[in-house]
Amino acid sequence: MPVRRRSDPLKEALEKTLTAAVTDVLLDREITIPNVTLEHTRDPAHGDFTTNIAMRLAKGAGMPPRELAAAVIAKIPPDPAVAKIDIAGPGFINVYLAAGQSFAVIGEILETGEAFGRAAPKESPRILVEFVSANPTGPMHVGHGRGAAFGASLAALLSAAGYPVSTEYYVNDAGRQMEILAVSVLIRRLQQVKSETPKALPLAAYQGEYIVTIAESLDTSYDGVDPRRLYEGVPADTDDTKDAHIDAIIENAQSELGVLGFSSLRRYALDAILADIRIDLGEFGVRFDKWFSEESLTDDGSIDAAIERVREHNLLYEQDGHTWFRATELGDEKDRVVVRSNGKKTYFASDIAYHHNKRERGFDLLIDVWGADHHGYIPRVRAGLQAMGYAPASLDVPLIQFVSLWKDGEKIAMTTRGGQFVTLRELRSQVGNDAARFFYVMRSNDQHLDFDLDLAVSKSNENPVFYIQYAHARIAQVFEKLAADSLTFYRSEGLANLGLLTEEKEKNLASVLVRYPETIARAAEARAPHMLANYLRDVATAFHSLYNIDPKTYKFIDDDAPLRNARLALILAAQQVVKNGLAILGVSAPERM
RNA sequence: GCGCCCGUAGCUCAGCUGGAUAGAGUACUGCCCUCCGAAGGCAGGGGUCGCAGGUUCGAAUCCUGCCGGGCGCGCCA
Repeated sequence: MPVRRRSDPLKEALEKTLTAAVTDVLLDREITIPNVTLEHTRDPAHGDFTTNIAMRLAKGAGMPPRELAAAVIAKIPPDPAVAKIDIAGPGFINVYLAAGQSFAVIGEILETGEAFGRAAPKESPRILVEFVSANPTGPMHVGHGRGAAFGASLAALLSAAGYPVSTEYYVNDAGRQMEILAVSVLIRRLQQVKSETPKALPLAAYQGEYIVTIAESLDTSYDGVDPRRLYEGVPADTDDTKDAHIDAIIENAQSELGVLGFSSLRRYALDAILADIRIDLGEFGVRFDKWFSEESLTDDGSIDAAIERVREHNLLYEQDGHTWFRATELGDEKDRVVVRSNGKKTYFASDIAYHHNKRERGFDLLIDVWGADHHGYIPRVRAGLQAMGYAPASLDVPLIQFVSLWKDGEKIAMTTRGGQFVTLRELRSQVGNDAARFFYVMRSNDQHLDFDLDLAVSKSNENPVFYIQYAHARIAQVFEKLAADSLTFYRSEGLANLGLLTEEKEKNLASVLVRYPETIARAAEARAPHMLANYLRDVATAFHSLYNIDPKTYKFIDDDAPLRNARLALILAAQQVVKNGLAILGVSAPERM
């Protein structure tokens, strides 16, 4: 069991000291004094830690910020770990640590290893991240890929931040789309075995090649269907009547195959597509704790139970034969139908039941990762949760904006029309899993993503995945060279001599590494894996820059053993951080490239 | 019409929830291999942070109103 990272004891001690000093200065003022929190500076010229407390309290204290800061600093007892504390700019209090102190993080990284950056486990909130949840009517495409990469990275990030987290894929295996899928497969099958079958597929049917493949794998039990019976009394297939057209075919298919026969065909097609999705996502490094069937909600009475629960809260009414949910009472723009006059429940009814079910399973915070085109759906689902007595804040919905693929400086047209779209599988085979995972999350989720295929496969610093992985590999190569020179790295000697690290670029690298735990925490809170991606680039930059100091004056494998081990400790720590961060993003950390 | 997201360097984007001189990559210009990998590094030029008001010690960040772009507004799933 790896040692868990303890919080930074030096920083905490300094915060306590500062809080005491501020309290001391402002004792007679009638203002509440918050606990002082220190931040790592962005610019090393501003020292190691900084706080804006003097500016925030200046007004209440009736003192100019710089004067207040000076009074606070005067109250701080000397500390051997602190070189100096001064006032800068409009009133920042900057803390400069004593030489060597900023390298203390190296020992911690090497001791905790893979656990470095991981927060102590929290009990709550228990989080369920639901993502992808693409309709099982065809293969995953590049848009789904972004949701998959984002959701998987977010779940890993939340877990690293200490939260108990589960992942789930909601399988929309109920409703008319499954019936359309079934007849699409049936028609393809009949085309394969019966020449009199019409060659044109219904407009509303699924058109992709994968349907043909599934049809080919079908056993012969559906081959007895007479194509003429299938199309008997069916309205013409035009843009206006395509829905009626396919509905009539579905009805005919059901009477030809019987309820059970049709149902097993439907099941077969669904399973084939789901299996494909699982394999695809599995290869992409995306795994789910649970695949939740929408249909199961109908089967086990969950939908009726959820509707009853809403009814008990007096939020249902009947009108025009439909049963409506009073969503407007809870902030939605219009009321929503949950049960149609024909007795069928809407998709929304399933969703209310599903989210109720999630809460019943003990999850306190539900994170649904959705495509941005579904944003209008958020208020009603949230209203649904409220209607069942849950806080609206228990649902958090990060929206994933669209992806455009670029090649040779041009945007690749993507359309689902006619089943022609770029699949996730094609993308992965072109650029590899690592580049795909990284590129998908390197931009903020609410930013449209331009995915540059040429860049993703290029092996240069233009390519951020490559650049980061290369830093990891380069460090591995240093240690291979060390072994080739018949030398050994002695960690304890390295850690004992961190004071020998005097290069500006060494200090710079350490100051980036020390920010890793807070980067994890912040990125998790902001639901923003891209913050981690950007951070890792910073680590790589700091390392590559150090690496490129003129070897005449600077080498990792120095002849002087204490110095050599100190430097090796530093870069080994950097390698560990890169590895830990990449693992969260689902990207490999190769030893050589 | 209403709602959500976006608008920052020529291009693609960060900007840590209100802080210090707005940063990366790319492109452009010029440098650095007798070397642990130059698949890298260093330096330079390049900005009315869409526009106009407001809030305050302080605004790219918060509020209001405009202007652009994307998406969505079913008894579909």
